[in-house]
Amino acid sequence: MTEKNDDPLAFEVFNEIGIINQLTSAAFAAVLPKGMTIAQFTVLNHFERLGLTEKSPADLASAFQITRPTMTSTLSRMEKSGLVKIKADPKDGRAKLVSVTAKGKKMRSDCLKRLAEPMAEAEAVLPKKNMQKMLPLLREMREILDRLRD
Amino acid sequence: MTEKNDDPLAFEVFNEIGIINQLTSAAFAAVLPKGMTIAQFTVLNHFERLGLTEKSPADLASAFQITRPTMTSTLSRMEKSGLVKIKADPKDGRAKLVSVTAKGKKMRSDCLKRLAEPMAEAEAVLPKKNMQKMLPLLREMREILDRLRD
DNA sequence: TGCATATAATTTGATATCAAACTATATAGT
DNA sequence: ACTATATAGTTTGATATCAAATTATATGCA
Repeated sequence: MTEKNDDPLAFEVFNEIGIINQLTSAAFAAVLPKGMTIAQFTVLNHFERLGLTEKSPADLASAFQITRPTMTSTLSRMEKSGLVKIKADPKDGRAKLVSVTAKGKKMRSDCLKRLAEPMAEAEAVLPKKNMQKMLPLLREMREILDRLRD
Repeated sequence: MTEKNDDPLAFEVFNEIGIINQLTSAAFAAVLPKGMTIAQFTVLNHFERLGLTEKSPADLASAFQITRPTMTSTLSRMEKSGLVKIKADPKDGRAKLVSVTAKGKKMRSDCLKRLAEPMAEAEAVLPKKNMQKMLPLLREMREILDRLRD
């Protein structure tokens, strides 16, 4: 190894996580339909996974730990391409309500199909034992960091 | 839990990794000096950690697993703000050589000082045992994914 | 009622990132 | 030597992301 090893343990962990995130994001983004992005897929998937019908942009931003301006911008593009519908919240004059259109639902399932291949490839090469050991550790870590934000 | 759990194991793992990456990146970015970014700090840190003097943009891009256009753009900003020097490679007419200036070295150590606080906070709340278990698993995973790219 | 504060969404301006296309130089094969 | 291919760097145009500032609506408190 060429690297010095005097870094805090957490730094090394964050560093590995950053690189893995970059590699996987790039691989997944590459198979999405032209114009689609991971951020947009994530929104569509969120609705389906949780069986949601309507949600405010602020709630979505908070669910993904991104800022509201970021969500505004992503939702604008999704609305423009017909993946979601956005209406005013009748109960709160400041708020809006987002819902997924039929086109959005179809897009989500298209994406899932395309993601299956790189996902299977990853599953094939990554030792299952490692994944099983890692998942609970990552979950706990994520929950702790999450609470740190409040 | 409100989520369905029929996702592939690897998908869950990548999802957790993505969220952790977002949370930690945001926290670290927040303490950097005005105008500095994690990407730029990473470049400065790379030179110091490995004791490098000169390196080509392509090598740097490959070290961080980012594309060459991305590195071009980051290095341009760093050159403009005086953190690095960029010269033509005398041995290869296509290539360039990047080196860190005195200002860049000072910036790197400033950043390290500022990063110490959130890092210590993270170390304090994250169970050390978990980190120790996770690090080798993450390293192995990263290496496997890395090889998949070639 | 009215003002102060909080929250929702947006706008602006910045960086990081990518893919695709382009220019220039190097290398290899005939 | 020539041509084909590969590699280094850049440019262009797009999305995601953030912080800071702005606008509009809610809520709380006096």
